[in-house]
Amino acid sequence: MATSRRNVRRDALSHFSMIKLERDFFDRDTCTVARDLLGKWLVHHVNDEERVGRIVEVEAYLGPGDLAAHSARGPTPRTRAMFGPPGHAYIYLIYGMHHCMNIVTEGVGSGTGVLLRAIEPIRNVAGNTRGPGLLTRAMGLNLTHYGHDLCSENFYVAQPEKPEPVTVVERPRVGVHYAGDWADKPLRFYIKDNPYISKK
DNA sequence: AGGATGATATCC
DNA sequence: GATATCATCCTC
Repeated sequence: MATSRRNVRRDALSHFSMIKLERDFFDRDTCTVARDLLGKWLVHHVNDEERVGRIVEVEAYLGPGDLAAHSARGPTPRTRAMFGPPGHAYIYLIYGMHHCMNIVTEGVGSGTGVLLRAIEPIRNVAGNTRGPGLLTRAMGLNLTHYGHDLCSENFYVAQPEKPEPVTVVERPRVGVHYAGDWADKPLRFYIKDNPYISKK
């Protein structure tokens, strides 16, 4: 995938060097994107503060046909973003209290995406980040970010200049017992032995 | 083990 | 319009 020189940033705001991911990173097979997101940095600028979290746990949702996916029964007002172009945020409110963030993958109409379940604090991230609702709270994300393009200036995913090697663990997804055969498929991925995983 | 808390999907 | 459900988190 293309990583152009203009996307290498070393400015005053981020004293870490990183390479911003471009849209073609997300326009690939969803499980591949999910795995490749492990170890990447989620970056969100809140006022003059740059919040950075290292993605350590994700889940893949494979679109209509995946009975655990919100997109299982086609587009609705809520899931509209999942059927849009890759590299955008699908964020929803759950249990009336918590927000969960997905990154849309593959082409327009796929209904696929990757749920971010846990991050490791890197910079300006306070509080518990071990869980999808806690992650969004710590990163300052909510429904105002619904459909936000991650190929943007203030909200994006980047590869650190010197990424640590990761070993990927596969497990069934969390909280999708209702999804029949799809509940058992190993579509949850996390970094082995990372202390910020949401649960065993 | 159970409560919080509100949008959404799916029924009538 | 009513209601069951929810890709969760916290406290007991």
